[in-house]
Amino acid sequence: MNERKVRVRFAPSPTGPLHIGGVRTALYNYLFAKQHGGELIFRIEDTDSNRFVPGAEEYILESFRWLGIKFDEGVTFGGECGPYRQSERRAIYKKYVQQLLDNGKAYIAFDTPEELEAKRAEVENFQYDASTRLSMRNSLALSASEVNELIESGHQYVVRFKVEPGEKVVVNDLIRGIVTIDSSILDDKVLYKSADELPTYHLANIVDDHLMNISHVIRGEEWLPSAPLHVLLYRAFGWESTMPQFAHLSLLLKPEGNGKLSKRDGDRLGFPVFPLEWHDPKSGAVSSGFRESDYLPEAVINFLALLGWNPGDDVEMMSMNDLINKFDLSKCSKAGARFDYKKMIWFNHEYILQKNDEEIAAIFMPVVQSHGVETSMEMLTKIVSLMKGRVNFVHELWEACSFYFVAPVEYDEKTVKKRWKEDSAVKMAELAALLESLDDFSIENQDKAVHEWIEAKGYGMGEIMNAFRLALVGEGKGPQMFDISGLIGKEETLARLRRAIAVLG
RNA sequence: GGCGCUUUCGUCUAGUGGCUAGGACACAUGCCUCUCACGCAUGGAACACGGGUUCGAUUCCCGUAGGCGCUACCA
Repeated sequence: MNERKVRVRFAPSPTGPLHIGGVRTALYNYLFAKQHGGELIFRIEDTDSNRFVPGAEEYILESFRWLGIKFDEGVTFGGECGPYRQSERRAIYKKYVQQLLDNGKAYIAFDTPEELEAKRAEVENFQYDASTRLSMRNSLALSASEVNELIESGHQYVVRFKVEPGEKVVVNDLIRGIVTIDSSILDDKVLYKSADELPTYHLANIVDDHLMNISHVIRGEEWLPSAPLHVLLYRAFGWESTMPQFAHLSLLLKPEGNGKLSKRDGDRLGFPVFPLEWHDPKSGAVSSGFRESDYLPEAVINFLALLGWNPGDDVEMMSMNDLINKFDLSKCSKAGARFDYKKMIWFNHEYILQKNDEEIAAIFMPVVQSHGVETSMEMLTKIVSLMKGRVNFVHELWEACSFYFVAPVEYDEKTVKKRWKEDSAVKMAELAALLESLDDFSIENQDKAVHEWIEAKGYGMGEIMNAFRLALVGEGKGPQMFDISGLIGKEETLARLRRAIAVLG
């Protein structure tokens, strides 16, 4: 059993954008597969034709491409166990449903959704199970000829799993240990619908995981209550000896308040809950994505990996390879984790710091261009090296350093009041004359010359530099002064100095 | 309601039958300094509660409470 080749799957429904919790589930599957030299399969669970959303599948695939989670097999990746889209596997499910029917493990039921609804309204806590099934319209309660008649006259039906009551069903979960439930609380789940000739999740899931040789099912905690049902299904098919091992992950919770993380939390608190921006084809509504919000994929991965799992040491910055090496299902936490978006922002900051200046400059270049500024990569890289530590997102770099490209039009009132004294104009004129006289405008030389001048004149360092800063930047921010003047050059520096003298007097 | 899962600083978490209960984010203060940041340093901050078991429980057991999930011809 332990010798089994690791094969895991991520199997979303194409019903909309991929939720960030789903991303984490996929990530854990990926880490687990890679660590064990196994395979990750991408399956599409589109058995509910009503909920199908065009574009969702492509969106999901694009999300993983951006995040660097790679699949070995599945929809668009190929493989031996295809097709990997459940809507294309009708014939397969049909065959296995028939097997269950033939073995008496399942039965046909004709109760319409309306009838069931009426029943639920009538009987409190009605459940379709061993205690009620004989009073319903199904192949257990009706005669064989009645059943045939109904089918032949075109009545739609479903196939239900016949759950035997009074049995203790045990699930050995890799994260939670032994979980036991009494089969009496399970209802006779619908496995198959004649209307669209498609199975429901439960049947398709078991058949596919079996046929695709899945060794471990790593999924969200919302599936834990139906895990015993799945065990029973494996048993009914006679597949218990190759049944995958289960691991149910805790859920992602709202940053504050009660409940699990939702799209609304993101809107309210200002962070995305989807990997990529999503344009809803029906409503036209746009939901923000991590990619478009300027998060680095490495930061998203690192943050998500640590939300519900911890290697047990104090190291927090981990690359995908580090994660693959360290990941351990048994160290996954059992309780839900609140989505701490402030920490994710910190991760983004750290990854900006970690990446080299050229990489950040390349990401920043389009932002600069969008402001109508043309500059060289060389110049931008220098600026980035001075400024990148100050921001959490690359786009914030523009706000932090636009003065390198655009001369101040106005001078910040408060800064003027504080930094521009009566004699500032005179001193700045002296400074301008000094700088103009320099043949060598290098940062080092300016620094040397200006310091000597300040000392010789007995001026204060602060009064000169702050006024100088106001002239070049327009407000009181930015790196060391000569890192500004040196980069914008002599001509521009003098022009800004003279304009400030003229305007501020 | 029923069933299941779960509970360490505000948040993510480490950890142990005896520890000053560790780290990170956030927060506060200080340092650095030509400004604003970054950075660095320091600080406050937790074992849900009640019973057991034990010489001793945050750790093991039981219960209570809170939280989360499921309870569809959705996944």
